[in-house]
Amino acid sequence: MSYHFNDIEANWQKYWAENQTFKASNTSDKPKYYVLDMFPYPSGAGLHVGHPLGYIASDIYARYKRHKGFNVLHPQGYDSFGLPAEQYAIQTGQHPAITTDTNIKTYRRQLDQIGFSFDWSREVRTSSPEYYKWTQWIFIQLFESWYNKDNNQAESVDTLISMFSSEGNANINADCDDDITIFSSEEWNGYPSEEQQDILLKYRLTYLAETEVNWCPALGTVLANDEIVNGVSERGGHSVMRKKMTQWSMRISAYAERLLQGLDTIDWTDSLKESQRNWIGKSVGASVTFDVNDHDEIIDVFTTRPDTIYGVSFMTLAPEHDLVSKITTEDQKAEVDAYIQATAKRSERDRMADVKTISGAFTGAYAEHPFTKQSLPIWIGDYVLAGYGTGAVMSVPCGDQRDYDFATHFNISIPNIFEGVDISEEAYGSKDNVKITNSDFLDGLNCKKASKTAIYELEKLGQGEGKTNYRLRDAVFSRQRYWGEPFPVYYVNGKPQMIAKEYLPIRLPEVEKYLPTEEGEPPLGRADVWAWDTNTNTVVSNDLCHSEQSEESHNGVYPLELNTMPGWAGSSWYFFRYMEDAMRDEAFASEDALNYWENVDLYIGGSEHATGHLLYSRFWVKFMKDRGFVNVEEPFKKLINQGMILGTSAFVYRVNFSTSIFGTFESKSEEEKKYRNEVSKLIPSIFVSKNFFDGKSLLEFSDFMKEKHLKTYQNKDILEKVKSLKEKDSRIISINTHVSNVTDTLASNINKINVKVEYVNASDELDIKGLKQDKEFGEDYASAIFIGNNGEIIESDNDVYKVGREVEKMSKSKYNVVNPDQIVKDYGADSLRLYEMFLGPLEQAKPWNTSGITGVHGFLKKLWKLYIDDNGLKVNDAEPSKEALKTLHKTIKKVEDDIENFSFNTSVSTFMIASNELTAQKCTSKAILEPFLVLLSPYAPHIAEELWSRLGNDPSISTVPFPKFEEKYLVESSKNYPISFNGKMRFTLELPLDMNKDDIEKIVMAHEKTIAQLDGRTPKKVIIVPGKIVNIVG
RNA sequence: GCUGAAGUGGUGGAAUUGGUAGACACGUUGGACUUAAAAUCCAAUGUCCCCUGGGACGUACGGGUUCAAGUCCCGUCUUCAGUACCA
Repeated sequence: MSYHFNDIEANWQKYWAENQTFKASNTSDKPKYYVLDMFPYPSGAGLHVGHPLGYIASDIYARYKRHKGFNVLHPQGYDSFGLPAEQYAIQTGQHPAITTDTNIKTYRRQLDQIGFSFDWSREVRTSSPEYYKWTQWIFIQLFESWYNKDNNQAESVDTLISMFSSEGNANINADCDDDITIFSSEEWNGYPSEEQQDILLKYRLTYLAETEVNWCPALGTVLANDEIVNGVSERGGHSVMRKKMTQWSMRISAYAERLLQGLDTIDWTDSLKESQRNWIGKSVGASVTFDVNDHDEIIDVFTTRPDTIYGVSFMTLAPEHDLVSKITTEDQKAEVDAYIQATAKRSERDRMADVKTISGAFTGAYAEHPFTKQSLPIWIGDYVLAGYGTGAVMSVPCGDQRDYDFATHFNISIPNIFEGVDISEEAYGSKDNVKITNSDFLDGLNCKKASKTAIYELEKLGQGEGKTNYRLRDAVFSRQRYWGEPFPVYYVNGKPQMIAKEYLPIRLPEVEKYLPTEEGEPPLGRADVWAWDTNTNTVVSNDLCHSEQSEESHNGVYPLELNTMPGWAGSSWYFFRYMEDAMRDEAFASEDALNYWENVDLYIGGSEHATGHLLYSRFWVKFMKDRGFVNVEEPFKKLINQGMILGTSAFVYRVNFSTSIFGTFESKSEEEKKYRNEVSKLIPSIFVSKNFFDGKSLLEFSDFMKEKHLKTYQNKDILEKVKSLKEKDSRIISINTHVSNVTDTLASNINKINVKVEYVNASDELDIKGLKQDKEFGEDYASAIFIGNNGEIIESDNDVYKVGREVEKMSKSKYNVVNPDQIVKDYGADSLRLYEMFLGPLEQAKPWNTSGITGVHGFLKKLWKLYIDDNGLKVNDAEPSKEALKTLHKTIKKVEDDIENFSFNTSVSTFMIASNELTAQKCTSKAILEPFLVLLSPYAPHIAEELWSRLGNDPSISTVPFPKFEEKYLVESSKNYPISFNGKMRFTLELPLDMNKDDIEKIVMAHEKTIAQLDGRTPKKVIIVPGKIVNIVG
């Protein structure tokens, strides 16, 4: 009887499903444990071997906890709203719901065949109306809340309204928009309803406001800060620009301090906490007010260095700052306008790529120094960001390098206020070991004291105060997309109104196309039935609603919101929905369920969500706690990031190196050849026709390369590496020092440019996509690629390329994806599970190498043979041997420790060692082999269940108690002592463990090998650590 | 630049408090079985040197502490990830 894993695995998966083995109960005497995976977005490509890594780890932990007597909740679901399904819908006209459904079926099939112990009865899908009803409900709650800074929590807007009408807003300490004016209760009560609504909007935790947003024209939507990576959209890599738009926002900034403090209470990795701390970006300093000369205006700035107030020699405003137009003088107007226009044209990416160029313009206006009353010129410069602080800075060139560079460039004075510090070369940014000078009342103080004193004096003048600033911005919550949660919002005279809870969910309407309308409205603008009838409280046809109708003739029918919610809306609270039946309609989860499960004990997922999902969920949970909807302050107690499984991509290097951007080398010294060779490796090539390249910017070119799945390295990698080479040898490349230079060089001097080509079909590594294998040079070589005048890819047999391998992120676009289906078919789910764990530490990124799976598969086959051979079951009731008991108990201890420490890779090798030992011992004892199956079952549940039942036990093994470790079986009577000389181990000696130091020394010193080692010398010292080591120093 | 993590054989990776570096696998080589292959089993496998048995060197590099350092301390380099005109 051999190991037929396919049949065994299918049988047990069927058994688990039919018997609902892993269904969690909300009532139990056992302690609870909640293990959660970050739920997947069901993409069309299905799972690759990287996806299940975290699921396998959490599954092992969940199964282990069941063996340990916990009531385990281990659910799974789908984050099923999102861009890819919508993009696919735009291209094919297929409804995203259908695509999503198909993809979910694929995911489910793939997940099921790996044997996870998920409780599928609690499955959630963020795109199902039963689910997003509650996402909408939470949105309404946010709208109905404001943040009270006095008691540091969110409260109902009703309390705000009653305070307004009884005492006005003068004493209210709220987190709200900056431009709130003070009003009395009489004034409030006298305001028309619409004005009251406008005021309340400035206090609500989700609010509609015109803000500067990241607009992505290619995607046709706005993006949140965390959806932008390196100045381009995270999805698709499209360019992003700043634009003012009226959008829904979430007042997450109100929670900045609590989000920061909360990090100390949770068990997450330091790096992840650090990312969140950076993202929140707390800085302590002061706000200072400067009067503008000859104007009524003031400039507010934020500074972390109030101690340097006497070092201020000018002011700088962001080009977008409101004041700029008001204070610019006639003479300077032309220059300032030109500068503003120039900066507005630059994309975020350009601005980021080029931080070294100093630019700015003088407004002609002056501000007054609060203490010296000196006139300070007011400049604008794009190194000051409109989005941070107040969009204005007090420039202290002696203390800040950016101010220093700006002052040097525009010839502004650089007063020095640091005692004994030389600032002729650069600014002195440090706060340490320096005293302030030339600063009147601050003279002689250190920076810390000077800061406090300066703030005190500013407060006396009424021109400043201590202030804490956060980098964390309010999160834009509107998306101009179809496939997301609709807002439960309609508009009366342009003022947003919430739809009452009992009419939720507001279902996503049907549209005939998933694109924006011709008028530029979001896709929901195409829906025919998308207006709110306040008489019937239903969604009705748009025909009944005419926005141009007067207030009297609207008939109670109003337009509905056209935006949808962003991807993170649904994922910010889904962990609560799992707490009971996901179809429940009376509440998002019952109070009992919330009280019982509390929050997630163990959360496993990728670190790419550090500043998105993981921050937003924490924000929503804190809000829900404030309003009494849940009773926990943090969603995830412990969090582990699984590392990425990397794929191996193949690419080609150019071998013969004829024409190059480096010009021709006349002499061919070995030295030069070496460098050329090195350079050619750095910049392996494909050839691009000059005609094709002409007129294209580097950016456009790189977009083209991306489209063709070719990777360019010009910008950063190549240039930096080339630069380092240049430093080694000046003959190399006097051409390439700046990006612009390369562009020029490429465009004018040559008709070939060198870039790296990669991506071939990794499923058949040697069948290089688009390339022919070169016969002469063997299979590791391939012919060249040309890119023709029209961007077509042409093969050539003139040049020869070496095929290389590089390990990188697994992705469909890189042709390096390994599908788990094939692995499961060939080796079985248990092999896949063991192998993914065996690859290395969970948190670490590691390359996938399919050939290694034979190792764990071989282990399972050997294990099978330990229990069953051609004659059937080998296991009997024989007394276990001492060695077998030792093997078992040392394995129990190691596996238990490993699981508790999430060190799954080392337990797999422990199983192998145990299995090898038991085989060598010819162990057939049930007393050993039966508990061994329980140890293995979290890792390889199918084979464990099968052998468990073949041993005559009732299924399922999944709730059998974990074997108890007993120290007594490991007690040894002797120790194989390593005998070292000067710390180097020379030989070993078996000695009884209870032997004392003196006896050990006598025996060791008398040993012939010791005498040989010492060669007549007398040792200076003999170190003996009983039970550990003997070291002879001589 | 800043923050975080990490550098160990041909490869993935082990090594509990400082105590026998390289567990467990992959790969490679040799052998057994076989007409042959697959599968399976056995042996060897850090590098170098005399090759019976040993010896020297070895955990990115340079120092230090210690009887003893992959592990602790100081400095340097490299890689990966995140982040960045954040005032």
